Parts: sequence; C-alpha cells; structure tokens
Amino acid sequence: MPSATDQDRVFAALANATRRELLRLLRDDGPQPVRALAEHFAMSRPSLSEHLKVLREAGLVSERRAGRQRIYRLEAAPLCEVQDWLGPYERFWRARLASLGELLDRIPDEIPHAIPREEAP
Amino acid sequence: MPSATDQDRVFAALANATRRELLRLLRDDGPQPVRALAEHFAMSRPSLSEHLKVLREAGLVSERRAGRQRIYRLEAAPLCEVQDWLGPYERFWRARLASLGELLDRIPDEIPHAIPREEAP
DNA sequence: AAAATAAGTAGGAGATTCCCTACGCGTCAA
DNA sequence: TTGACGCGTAGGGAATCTCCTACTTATTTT
Repeated sequence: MPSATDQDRVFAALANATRRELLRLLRDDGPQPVRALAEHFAMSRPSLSEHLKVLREAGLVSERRAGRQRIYRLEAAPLCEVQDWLGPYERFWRARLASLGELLDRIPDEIPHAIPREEAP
Repeated sequence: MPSATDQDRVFAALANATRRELLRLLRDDGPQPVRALAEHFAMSRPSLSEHLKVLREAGLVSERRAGRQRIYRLEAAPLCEVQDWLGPYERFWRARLASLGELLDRIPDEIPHAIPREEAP
C-alpha cells in the first residue's frame, strides 16, 4: 500500500544531513567517485553507498562508470520540483515577514509601554 | 546521538503525503480545528493528531486553543528556509533546462534524420 | 595469473515511523 | 452534575531507516 511517490522519495532523501552534505559536495566540487566523497565523512563506505542509492532512487544524483570507479553527479531537476511545490506557500512567509517588519518598526515607540514597571504599593 | 537538526525535522515532516496535504488544507482553507481537517482523510483522528504533532515540532504549524477545539494554523517560516537552502542549486536546474531548451529547438530539423526510415531492399 | 583497488550487496542490530485501539483530560450542554 | 464532545497520549505491531561488518563483483596493476 505505501508505494512512495516521487515527492515522498525526494523529501525523504533530503531529510538526512549526510545526504544533504553529499549533494552539497557534488554541487560545490563537481562530479566525483565515491572514494572522494567518502573522505568527508566518519561513516563507513558501504553506508555511504547506501545513502547514494537513496539519492539515486530519488533522481537527485546520477552515476557514470569510469573504469572501476563510479562517478556521481548532481541532478537538480527534483529540486526544481521542490521549488515549484513551495510556490503557493511563498505569499505566507512574505506576509509574515512584512508584519514582522511592521512590528520592528513600532518597537522604538512601544517598548517603554510594552513591559510596564510595577508600582510600589 | 543523532539529535535531529531543525532542517532534518522540516524535511522529514514534508516527506509524507498526509502531512503535505494538511499543510495544503491550512494554506487553502485557512486555520481550522482538527475535526475539520480530519474529514479529508480516511485515517483515524489520533493518527492525524500525531501528524500534526510532527508538523508542530518542525515549526510548520501553530496551535491556538479555543474552547475545546484547537485551531491549527500554517506557519510558513520553515518553508522560507527550505527555499533559501534551494538557492545554491538553482543554477544547476537552470543550466539543465537551458540545454533541454536547445535540444527542443533542434528537434524540428533533426527529427527526419533521428529515426531514419528503413529502405526496401 | 595473482594481488590490489573501487564499489556494491547481504544480513543484522537498534531506533524510528506510521498506523491502530483504548483511555485520560478539559470544556461545554442538559 | 452528568454526559457528550474535541483532542491528546499510551502502548503496541509491522515496516522502514541507518548504521555496522563481512563478502562479492568488476577492473586495473604487477
């Protein structure tokens, strides 16, 4: 029954700091073999291989064989879909930031009254 | 040891279709009590309560008591942070879409050669 | 051909997820 | 005050996640 959707797989893949760091490395340092990626983690290499598998199945990375290495490469298309998913929510945080702005604007005047000192009896 | 970060909690909260649908309902229909939300799901109400708890702990919803109801409300700030996180990846899918665009531009000319008809012998 | 290298797979332990039913707590209505 | 209502929490079961240590497979080097 619980056949995960594409979106489930993408968000689940992103819900782990190790996998997000893998994506960052592939983004900042370009395509790399597993060995090079593994140097940045305390984790065992097989565990890292499984993280890469999760990213692969979410479509977030692709793999190319080169001799006995496998070069992993960032695939950003699913992230584009995440951004599309965020779209309809955007106006909500814009509204919230706007009212925070107003609040901050009012503070200089209102602070003296916001926390009134107690009077001695 | 693996104390989840804020970002872990947000992505994990989003990695479930029920919770994403809850967010959509709060976005499209505004703040609501649990009962109203529950009408849209086949799931038991206590299970839904736990999904709301996950969303609460990710900061994606807030709760206000009104009599014996609890009104849930969308809090979009963490989604704003997701968008910020996406920022550095944006150029990757733009690059990819651009080259897809080029490809599509070439198709009208190349299709006749792309799948050549077999000649009769 | 044998050894070394790169990386995936098997299998398992412990934690977490996601669903359920049963129950407890506070609030409103008779 | 008694009962009904709205919601959360407890506890449990099945599945999944995340890590590990072997082990296998494929390729390159000696």
